Amino acid sequence: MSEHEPHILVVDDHRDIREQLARYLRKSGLRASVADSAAQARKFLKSAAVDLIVLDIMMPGEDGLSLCRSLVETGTVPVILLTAMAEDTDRIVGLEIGADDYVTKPFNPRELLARIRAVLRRAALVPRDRDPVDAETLTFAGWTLDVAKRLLTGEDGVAVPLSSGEFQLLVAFLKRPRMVLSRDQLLDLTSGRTPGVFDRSIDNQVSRLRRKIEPDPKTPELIKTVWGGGYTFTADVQDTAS
Amino acid sequence: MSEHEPHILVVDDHRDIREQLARYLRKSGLRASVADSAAQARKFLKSAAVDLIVLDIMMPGEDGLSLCRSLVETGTVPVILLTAMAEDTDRIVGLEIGADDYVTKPFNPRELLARIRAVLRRAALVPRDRDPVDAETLTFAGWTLDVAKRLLTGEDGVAVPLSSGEFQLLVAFLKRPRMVLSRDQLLDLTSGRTPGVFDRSIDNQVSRLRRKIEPDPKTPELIKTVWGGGYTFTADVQDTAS
DNA sequence: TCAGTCTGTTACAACTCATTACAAAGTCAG
DNA sequence: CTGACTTTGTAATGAGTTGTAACAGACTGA
Repeated sequence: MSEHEPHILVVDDHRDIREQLARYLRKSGLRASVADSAAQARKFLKSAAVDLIVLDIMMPGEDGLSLCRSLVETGTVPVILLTAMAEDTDRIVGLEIGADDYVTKPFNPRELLARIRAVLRRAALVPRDRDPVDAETLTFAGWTLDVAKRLLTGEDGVAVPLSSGEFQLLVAFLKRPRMVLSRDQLLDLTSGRTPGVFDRSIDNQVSRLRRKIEPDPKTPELIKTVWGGGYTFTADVQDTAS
Repeated sequence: MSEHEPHILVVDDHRDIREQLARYLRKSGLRASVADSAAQARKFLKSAAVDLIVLDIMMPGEDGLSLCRSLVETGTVPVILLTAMAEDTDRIVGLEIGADDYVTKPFNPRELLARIRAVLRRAALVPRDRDPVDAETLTFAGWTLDVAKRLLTGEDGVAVPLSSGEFQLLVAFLKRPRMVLSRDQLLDLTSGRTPGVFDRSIDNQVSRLRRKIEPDPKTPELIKTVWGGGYTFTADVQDTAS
């Protein structure tokens, strides 16, 4: 329902495989589309935003490797390759390293889903368009963040000190405005940890950060909660590399 | 992308392999350059700073082993060898020559990346002395450190004496700017000791060093604390061999 | 509406760090 | 060899940071 669910394109010439996989992905909360050939996939990609492609290698017409190669060259969409068991494996492993991952057929759909999630997670963590890491200052909603000094300054010139965790969390948000970040993603971004069972540490950091940067912490304007999804940073961010 | 990401040089005569590997490395957050022969690699190394070389053994012209041998002799850059066949003779020769690791083709790019990271981690602890002994001068943030005389001079020309421990700590930082060094690593680098149970000695040395080189020791600009991680030196360092 | 789930916040304990003080070890001139 | 001086590790203290638990309130879907 939400258009913010990741959109997966499944490309395979076997109808059964692609339909069942698409169904499984939808059942798992992802959006899924299908294409039966490289040509159809190319056409589809021109009109729709796709977050990840699951691509069979062996197909009549233009084969998967070829499509993969050109996708990787443009570098906009992560790719997971499906390879027949013994046959192409060596070729894949040795040559087609532009793909983000590969899975050998017959595959366990749960494992494939896990790999899809892993790749999406990695992709979300690596912003594609620009890399504000080098930017000296980030400004948003009247605030100015000096990245080098880890210092946040308000419009009135008052400096607000940020703890290490708060700073990293804020930078994670500023690098990805308007992107919904799950708690797991944020945890990985801020401390590289994997979440424990009951982990509310991100909630706490968000709460502490909101107290510092929100005009009225009771009604958050900058860091908004996405119920059941995570958090989003909703202000415009300017990065000025001075 | 930050120019402080590790820089990898991929040397292989097969265009597909080196280009795709380079792309994969870049996607993984590293900088990557390519060379199609030992000769081109040598040329490249003269003009660019490279942190690690991935080197194919079997190449027309001067082969990989030969290049590897001379690289190891100068001892400046770690090397990972790519061997076409998993023959024991190749492995033994490669490692005896002093390569840091080797990977057999066809290789799994993820595994290769893991090995690259491992070697870089190890290499971080072994300083690359561009100039082995004499007459090295390191400058940073207005300070000038005469390595031979162990003397630190400020912009105003005032000399600040450093104790042995302070000097070693400072050098350890200066050789690895922007790299987070744990207390254990710093302890190893400065005195070669392994940490005791409750070891705050590094904290102390850092504190003493900060008092000498930081404009305002209360808000450190040069040596920054990484909470839960260690310390980082964050200024640009120029290494002038005089 | 209502039960179940998810979130915000507080409180607290555990942990990390900076600095001071001090004692042990090392250095060096006389 | 001796005694002053320097250097350095250990301890202790206090401040700051972070994760976990707990609970109340908000949200969702039936």
